[in-house]
Amino acid sequence: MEKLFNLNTYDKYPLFNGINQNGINIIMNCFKISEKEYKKGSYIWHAGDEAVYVGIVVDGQVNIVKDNIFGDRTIINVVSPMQIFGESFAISKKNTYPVSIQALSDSIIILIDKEKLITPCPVSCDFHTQLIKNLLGIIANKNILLSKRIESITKKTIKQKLVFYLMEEMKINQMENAEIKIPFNRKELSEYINVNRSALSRVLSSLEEDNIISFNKNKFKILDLEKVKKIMNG
Amino acid sequence: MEKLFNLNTYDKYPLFNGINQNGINIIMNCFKISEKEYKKGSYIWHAGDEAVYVGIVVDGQVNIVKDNIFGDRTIINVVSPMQIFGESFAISKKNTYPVSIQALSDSIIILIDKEKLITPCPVSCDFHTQLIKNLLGIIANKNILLSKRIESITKKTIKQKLVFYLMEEMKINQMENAEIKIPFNRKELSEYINVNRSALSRVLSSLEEDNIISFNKNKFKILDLEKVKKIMNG
DNA sequence: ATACTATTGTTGCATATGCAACGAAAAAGG
DNA sequence: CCTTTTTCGTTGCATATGCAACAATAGTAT
Repeated sequence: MEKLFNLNTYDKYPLFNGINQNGINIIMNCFKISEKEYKKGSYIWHAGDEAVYVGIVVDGQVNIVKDNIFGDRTIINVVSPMQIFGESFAISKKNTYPVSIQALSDSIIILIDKEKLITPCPVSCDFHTQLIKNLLGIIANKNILLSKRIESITKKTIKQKLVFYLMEEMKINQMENAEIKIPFNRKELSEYINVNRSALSRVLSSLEEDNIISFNKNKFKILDLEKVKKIMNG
Repeated sequence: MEKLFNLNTYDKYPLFNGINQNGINIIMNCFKISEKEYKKGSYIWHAGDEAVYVGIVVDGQVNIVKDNIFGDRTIINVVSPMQIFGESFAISKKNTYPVSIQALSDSIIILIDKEKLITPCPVSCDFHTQLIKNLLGIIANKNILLSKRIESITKKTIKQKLVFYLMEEMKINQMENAEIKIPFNRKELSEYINVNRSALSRVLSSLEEDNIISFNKNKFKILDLEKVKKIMNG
């Protein structure tokens, strides 16, 4: 089978950003990078396993899942191609994974030994420095995203949660007064800000009625910035 | 004035963990580490400033604060001695800080240039590797803490939030059936799980009444693990 | 001991929102 | 085009919880 992760594709991976072909070659050897195939439903690792790998999705999708004692499961996250998973657990002092990783579809995965990843090779190599910078960047970024979500969720009312979320999205898109295109449908948005979907719909309609926002599908517009700010700040 | 950050104290700082005296000497020179004094109320940096520094509190305390357009402010966090702040923003791709840092009391602060921090010196130095490992560990750990808080907050009822939190604390203390000592008083706990304090009290009393938990001040005991697990999982 | 302050528990009330059931609209599939 | 499925908005109802005000208790200072 032809490798999916190769010199043509590697540079689109956040973890390998800014590393030249020479570097990636050395890394692939040094890390003994090899793709593994996981059939849909099979596990990359189980909660409780010793945390020694950081995973990268090359093809397919995996679920980060948490099973409880009754056999119920909560899906914490879905990881798509080019993204890494398990990095926080592998790098922190924890020595076991608290969550399981399961292939959502037939998937191709790279597992990298965490020690190799965070310890530069004996031969001083600039690309490994870059690799670690990338890793730091990825984790720091997740950190910021998590903080933002907490900030949204901890607002008191649905109105406040929603409006805060929209303002943050607006900042990202950099354009005041323009259309805000969000990456969620209603159900996903309601889950992100942790409210009931129909209650969210109710609030959306109310804000539309009052000419504070307008929306269509996943495109939103802020009509009255002053009122929005007022809502956001209590 | 005698330096507070010196060879006698540095090794208690998470960021410098596992680095020997030789290493710390080189670092202090290389980074040109110098302590700066900030009077109570003064700002270490303002939101919107270019994010180039990671800060370390040597003495005193600083607030991570977010000011809004009406002049109201939200205190996001308090940073105590030996802890670092601003690392996520400095390291991610963001180029400005989204929050301000203000001295809560007269404080002594070290500011480290982020580029120096994450780029190993030309002379291959093991201690710098360790430094970066420490940084990774700190950020990864914050990540896990944030994730846990989200998991608690996103539970539906106060009972579930609380019970999930207690179970996590129990895991940390490693001791089943033993006393769980939490680092919060009631008000702080209610803020952590994002519920009203008196509503939390109500729920606590109810759980005590049903002989599911017992508690005294910040010490909790789980009396009926089965019921607790049942509550936690819906 | 006394007084003062901070922390915690209690309770009545109002309400935002979860929930379920339904219909409309849009998207997807054939 | 028609059918089926998914997404989204609407509404009545029940209730968990926010809020405020107060009481009780513990902790601290004088």
